[in-house]
Amino acid sequence: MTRKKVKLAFITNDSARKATFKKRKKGLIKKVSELSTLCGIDACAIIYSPYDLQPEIWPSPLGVQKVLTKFQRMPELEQSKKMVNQESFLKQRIQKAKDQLSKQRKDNREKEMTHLMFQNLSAGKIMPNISMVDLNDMAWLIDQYLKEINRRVETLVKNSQGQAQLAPLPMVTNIGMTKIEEKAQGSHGHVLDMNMDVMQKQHWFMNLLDDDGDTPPLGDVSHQNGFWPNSFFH
Amino acid sequence: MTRKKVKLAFITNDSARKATFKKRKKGLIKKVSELSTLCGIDACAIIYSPYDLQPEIWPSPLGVQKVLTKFQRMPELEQSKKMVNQESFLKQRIQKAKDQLSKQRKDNREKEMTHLMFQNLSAGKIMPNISMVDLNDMAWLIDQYLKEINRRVETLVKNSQGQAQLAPLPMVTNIGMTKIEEKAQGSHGHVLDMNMDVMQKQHWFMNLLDDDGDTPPLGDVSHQNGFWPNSFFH
DNA sequence: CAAGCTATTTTTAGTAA
DNA sequence: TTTACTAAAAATAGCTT
Repeated sequence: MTRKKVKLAFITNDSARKATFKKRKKGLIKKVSELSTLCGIDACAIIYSPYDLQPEIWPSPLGVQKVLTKFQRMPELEQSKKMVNQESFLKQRIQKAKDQLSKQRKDNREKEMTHLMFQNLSAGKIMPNISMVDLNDMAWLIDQYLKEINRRVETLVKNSQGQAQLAPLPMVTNIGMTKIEEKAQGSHGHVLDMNMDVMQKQHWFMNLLDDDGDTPPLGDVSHQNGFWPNSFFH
Repeated sequence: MTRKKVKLAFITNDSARKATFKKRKKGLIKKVSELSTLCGIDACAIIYSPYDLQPEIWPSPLGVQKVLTKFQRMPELEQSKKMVNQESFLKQRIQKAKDQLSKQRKDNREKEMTHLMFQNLSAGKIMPNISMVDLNDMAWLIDQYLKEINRRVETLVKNSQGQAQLAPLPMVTNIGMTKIEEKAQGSHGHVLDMNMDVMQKQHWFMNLLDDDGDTPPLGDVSHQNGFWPNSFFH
C-alpha cells in the first residue's frame, strides 16, 4: 500500500481487486526471478487468475516443468499426500487415470501441432484451410516462445548493464520488428505485442491471414469456440 | 537493496548470499500470502534451499497439495511443457529462416537509406518530396550514427584519463552543435538531444523541416504510422 | 552466524489523465 | 478501462552488535 496503509483483507471492490492483482502479480514474478538470479535458486511461478485464461508462468513452460518434476520427487510432499484419508486416496486413483488420459490426448495433440507448425510456418505463410482452432493453438504456442525470447533478452540486457548509458534495447516482439518502448506505441501493424489482450491478438492474427493474399477473408470468430485462451487441447 | 543499489547477478559471497536468501524468502512468502488474501487467489509457495533440508512451504502441506492438484489437471499448460523439447529443433529452424529474411530486409533498407541520405543531406537540405516514413528512418539512422560517435568520444576520454581534472568534454549532439551538460538545457532549437523522448524528437525534426524553407508545412503526424520508434524496417 | 538497525531502494494504493 | 504518476509503505543491503 502507499497512499494509505492497506488492511490485509479481501478487496471487495472488483476493479480495485483486479488492479491490485495485476500490480502484485507483476511484483511477485519480479521477486521470484530476482531470488532465482541472486541466490542461484531453481524457481518457478504459476499464477492463475480470474482475469486471464492462461496462467502466467515463469520462467518458461520448460522451467516450470523442471522445477515441478523436482518437487514431485520430494518425499516430504508424498508425506502430505499420504496423510490424506481413504476417500482422497480413491480420488487420487481416479485423478491419476484421468491424468493419464489427458496426457495421452495431449501427446497426440502435440504431434499434430508439430506437424502443422512445420508445414505452415516454415513455408513462410499460413495454409488457407487450417482451422481456427489449430491456428489459435499455434499462435498461443508462438506466443510462449516469444515471451521466452524476451525473458532472455532482458537477462542479457541486465547482465550487460553498467555499460554507461546504452540506449534501451528494443524488446523482441516479432521477427524483424522492434519497438523501443512497449508502451510508446499503439498496437497497429503486425507487431505481436506481448501485452495485447485477446481481442487484439485475434485482430492481429486475422490481419496476418488477410495479408497473406491467398487466404479467403474470414468472418468474426470471436463468438466461436473461444479465440485464444481456452481452445488449447480440449 | 538499500545501502546500495544491487546488481542483479549471482551473489558470489557465500554468507552474503545466504543472508539475502533468507531475507528475500521471507519477503516472498509474505507477498504470496498477501496476494492470496487480498485478491482471493489460491496460491502456494514451495521454496527449496541449500540451507534447509525441508523446503519452506506455504500455506501448509495440504494447501500446497490442493493447489498443485489443480495445476496438474490443467491440460493446456502441461502440453506446452513437453512440446518444447521435441520441438526446439523445429523452432530453431523456423527462427533461423526468419532471422535471415529479416536480416536481408534490413540490409536492403539500410542501403536504400544510405543512398537517400547521401542524396539529401550532402546537398545541405532535405528534398521536398521525400516521404515521412523515409524521413523518419533516415533520422533514426542519423541518430544511431551520432550515438556511435559519442561512444567513441567517451572511449577516447576514458583512455586519456588520469590527466588530472579534464574539463568535462562536450557531447557531440549534432554537426557543429554542442552542449556542455545534457540536462542543463531544454530541448529547443536544433540540438539533437540523445535523451529526447519520441515527442521531442518529432518536434525537433518538424522544426528542421520547417526551417528548410522549401518544404511544405506538415500536419501532426503523431497519429500516423508511428514517428520514430516503430517505422524502421517494416 | 544471527539479530537488529537504518539509509535507500523498491513496491504499490490511490488518483488523475 | 487502461496507463501514468506519485507519495507513502514496505523491503532490504550493508553495517553493527
